[in-house]
Amino acid sequence: MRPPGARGATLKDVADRVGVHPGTVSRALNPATQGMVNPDTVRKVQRAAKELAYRPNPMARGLKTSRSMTVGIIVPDITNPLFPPIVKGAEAVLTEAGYTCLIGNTDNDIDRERDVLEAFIGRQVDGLIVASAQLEDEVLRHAADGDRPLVLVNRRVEGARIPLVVGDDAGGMEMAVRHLAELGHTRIAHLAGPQFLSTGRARARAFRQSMHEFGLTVDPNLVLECATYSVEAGAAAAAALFEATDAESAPTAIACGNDQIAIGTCDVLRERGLRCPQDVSVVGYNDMPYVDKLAPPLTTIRVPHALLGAEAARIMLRLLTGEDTATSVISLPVELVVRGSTAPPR
Amino acid sequence: MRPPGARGATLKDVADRVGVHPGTVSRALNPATQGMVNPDTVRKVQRAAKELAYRPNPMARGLKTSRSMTVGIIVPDITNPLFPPIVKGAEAVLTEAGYTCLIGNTDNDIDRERDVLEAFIGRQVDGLIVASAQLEDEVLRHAADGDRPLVLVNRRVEGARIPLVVGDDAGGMEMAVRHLAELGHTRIAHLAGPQFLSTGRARARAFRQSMHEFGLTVDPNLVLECATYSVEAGAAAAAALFEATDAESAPTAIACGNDQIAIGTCDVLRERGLRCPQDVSVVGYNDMPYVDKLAPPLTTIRVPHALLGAEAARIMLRLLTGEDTATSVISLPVELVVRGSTAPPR
DNA sequence: ATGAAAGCGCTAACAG
DNA sequence: CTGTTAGCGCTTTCAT
Repeated sequence: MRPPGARGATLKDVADRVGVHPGTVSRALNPATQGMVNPDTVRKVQRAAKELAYRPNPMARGLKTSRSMTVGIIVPDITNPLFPPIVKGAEAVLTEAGYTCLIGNTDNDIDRERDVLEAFIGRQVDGLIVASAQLEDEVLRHAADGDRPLVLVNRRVEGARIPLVVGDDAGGMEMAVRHLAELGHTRIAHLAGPQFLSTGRARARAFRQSMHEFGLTVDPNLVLECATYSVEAGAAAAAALFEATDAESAPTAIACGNDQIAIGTCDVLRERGLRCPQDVSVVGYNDMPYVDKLAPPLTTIRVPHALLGAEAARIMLRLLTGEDTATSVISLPVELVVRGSTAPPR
Repeated sequence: MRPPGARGATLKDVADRVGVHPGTVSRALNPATQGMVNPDTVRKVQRAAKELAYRPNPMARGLKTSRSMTVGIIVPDITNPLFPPIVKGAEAVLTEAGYTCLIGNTDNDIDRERDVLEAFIGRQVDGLIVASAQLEDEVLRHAADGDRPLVLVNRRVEGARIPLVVGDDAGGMEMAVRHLAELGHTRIAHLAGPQFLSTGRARARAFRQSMHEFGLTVDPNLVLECATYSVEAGAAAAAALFEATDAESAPTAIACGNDQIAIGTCDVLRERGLRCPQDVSVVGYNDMPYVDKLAPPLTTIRVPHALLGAEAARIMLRLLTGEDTATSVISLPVELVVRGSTAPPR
């Protein structure tokens, strides 16, 4: 009789049943070494393994091989609709390859990021996929020096050579500005995301650049940074924007750093008796779920988040198998989705 | 010089540095056994451990103790806004207690549920928190017989004694119906969630019961089941509802099985030229993020999802430490949030 | 082609 | 209070 804590059959159990040595069973069951054992034995071993519902103990294996077959995925906040698709995309390809994923939240706090990172490293994860990077991220810069593969997704770190998968922020913002310019807007505002995040910075830069490109001038009073990527911060910035402008100088269109900021902006518009899109057009960024159900449905830039996650995972896999030595940087195309929140100026 | 795969200092490294036996170091570092070692030695060991940045190898420890200090969390779809708060709530509690979480998606597919479950059990998780349960869930009924703690969250399984944390579905639906009844509605429809899920079933049952309670009759033509908890299925059911009724028998209010169904319903209303809430009131369920931004803002039942996750994790912890032997069933109170999608009938 | 044996890093039972 | 020892389940080198 097994002790109560018994977790299942071991290699030895299988060996006993077939009447061979545990080492042989190990070889027979491992596809890589299966060639060095008698096909007959292999079959018998496989049958016995199935009968006993043998499952290799990953801890024993990991202890021996010093690989855990786990990958840590670190996100700022799984509750932000942006990140679940990234996680899901990454998890799908990693699971397929036999890896299990650990998920950690940092709440955008760099101290918690370090804690999660250390916990995962303590857990012996084989690699790390990080979506919570800040532009100045010593924690990650340091982690990148370790011997453990690190892949960034969605956000980048300044001055570190780390493999990376992002959406094309510059291209996306250019589409947004072009769309507004083509509608005939000239006084276009930008409510930027936090400038300590690469997405916030890249989109803000792209905004200015695109404005020039389309022959429009950037009014400094019409470019504000939001403290966070939230509805509240977006509303606060939008309110400040209208406080600082009069009827003459007020924008007729606003390109927002992300969808939450756009939602906050629409709230403020409503409060102030301005109609969207008739009085002010608004463009979001990300195409979060259900922003097509808002009133008006939000025009936004669609980022293929699940793909981002999947690509990051593929890079991770290549890093893990040593196939890939170069530091890949992948920028995935984004897409303008025109809905009801944008229209020509009056 | 360390081999390239070196993951850090071992117990032996620390022991060598202090000049004691590895066993002593183990005792000195483990709070539970720390009492049996000379305080002086403890201090020296701790210092050495810190200097060498010693981190216990969880695989070695797990191999020995046959506990992995991991808990698997299984959700239908992390991409559904309902589940991230549950995961986050559970993770916070579990992480605090030194556990690490594995997250798995089932896509509401019972075969994938089994796969994930097996993968997690293969991973030697110490316990499982499952949010993807179906009413007839052989996989889980079977898993519950194992020696590994299992806690259900949000959804239950029929006829299995498994610890459980759910929102008060009966109470929530009663609030919804009462709200509509008090507004003066009498022809109230219910677009139910899938009846193979406990939430769908419980809310449908509560709908009928509450209707009787408030002296209203349930028109069988006004109760339809949605194939899934999605916008599309909700829209399909809503369309069917209006196809099957005429101006006389059409509902003036609809209690929906969840928010997605409510969103689909509102879409159909709009298509048919019916205004919400003037012509038809709509109540959702769950209070997903941003449903307060819809037009009209959705009246709904708020379920404390993060709390659900946290409670489930607390039960898990008690099960894991053996403190708790009873099969707890916790039903958490929900709350009616009245917004713009409900009004008196005309 | 297979058996034997060592050892991954840790804990725990037993000695001293 | 501390050292010794055995062994968790597996992989892998070395014999045979």
